[in-house]
Amino acid sequence: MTRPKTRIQQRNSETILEAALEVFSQQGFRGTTLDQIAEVAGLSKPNLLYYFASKEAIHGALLSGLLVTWLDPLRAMDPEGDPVSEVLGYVRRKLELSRDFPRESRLFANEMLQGAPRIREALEGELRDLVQEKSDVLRRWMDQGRIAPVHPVHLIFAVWALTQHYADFDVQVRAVLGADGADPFPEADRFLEVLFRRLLEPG
Amino acid sequence: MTRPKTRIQQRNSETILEAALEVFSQQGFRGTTLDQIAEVAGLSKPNLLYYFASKEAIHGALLSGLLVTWLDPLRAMDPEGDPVSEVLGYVRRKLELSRDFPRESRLFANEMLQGAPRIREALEGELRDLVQEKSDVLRRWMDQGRIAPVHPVHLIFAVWALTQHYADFDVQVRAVLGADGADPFPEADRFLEVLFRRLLEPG
DNA sequence: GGATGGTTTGACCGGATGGTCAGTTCTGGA
DNA sequence: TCCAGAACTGACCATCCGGTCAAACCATCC
Repeated sequence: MTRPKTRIQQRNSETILEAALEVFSQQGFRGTTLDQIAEVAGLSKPNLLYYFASKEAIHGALLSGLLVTWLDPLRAMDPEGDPVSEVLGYVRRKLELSRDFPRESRLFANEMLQGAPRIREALEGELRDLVQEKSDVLRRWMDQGRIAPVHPVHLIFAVWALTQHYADFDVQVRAVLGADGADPFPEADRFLEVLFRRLLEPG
Repeated sequence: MTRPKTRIQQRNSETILEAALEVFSQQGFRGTTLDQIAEVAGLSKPNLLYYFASKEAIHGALLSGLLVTWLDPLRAMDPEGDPVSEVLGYVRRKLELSRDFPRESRLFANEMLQGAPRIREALEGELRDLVQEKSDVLRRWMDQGRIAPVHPVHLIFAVWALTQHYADFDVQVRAVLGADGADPFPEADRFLEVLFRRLLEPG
């Protein structure tokens, strides 16, 4: 966990993490081999282990910090802002994460499918707390009649599910849309805005 | 792919598939070992391979047929029925699948995360065709003003995303809801009904 | 140029893994 | 009861895997 000192360490650590993200996000922890990572990184296996103590350490380095990045858009939802705009902004930012960091999303999904053995604590602590805090904000907005009433926690689940789907199930999305619609994200953005507007706009 | 003949074959094949589903759905294909499956099944590893030619064959047996089961609720959406009820019925049936067959959902999710190497053809054929057919139905309903206009394919994606989330991200859902809310599904059911009603009910 | 310390690697190890096989045990029908 | 075929198993094999290590390489500063 010590910071990289030299330029070479900096560069190679990044190369390794980049390669590891590629493989872990597709094959999961157990399905990934150090040889695969080494090949993608263009480094030898012993060299990988010169920079990271173990396979577990590489995986851990990727996971730690991911949750923070992942929750930033939710954290940015402003209790003082306009309710509908705030939620729509959250949805848009989350969708941008799916578009720009699909591998990170899949890494996270893999961890979930395995029962989150390595981040369960964070889920029950950090994540739970933030969701509670923000769902209180949502509830207040509902009580004030500024957005339509709905279960606030499940509303947040809906944002997660709808946005992450475009990263995690990318193959399926593209297979269904066919070759014609190259990039699903612009349309997804429009669709999600309509969905959450109709769900939340009062009256 | 031959049908089991004797009672013992029937029973043991089922035991193996049941055990394999348990492990594959959590660890993915590469992350799963025959020894793990054998232990869960209570059978010896060579005995597994007496019933299935290979690890690949077990996995294949699970996947084939899964897509069919998975699409049944969509197939059942009746073009002659009441539009809103039909979509809501689809959502409810899909959510029931997530509740009753979460491991199948996770097996499918694992395959998606890996880029669907084993079912890509089915996605681009069978699945794509069905979605096209049903989105035509949805479009017709929208043209007739019987449901509010929205991109029909992304509407179907939304159903998938919102329902599968409760199976695939079960750990997260339960971690956030905490020990108090034992079963998330009743509330999820209510939430999704509200969501799709507001999204689709015209005027 | 030589010394120093960071960087890289081929060779190797012990254990896991998918799969095989010869042989044993069990089962059901005549 | 006996037997043919089904069901099962211990022992084994080749390969893969995470990780180690001694030695080699290389960049930098004196």
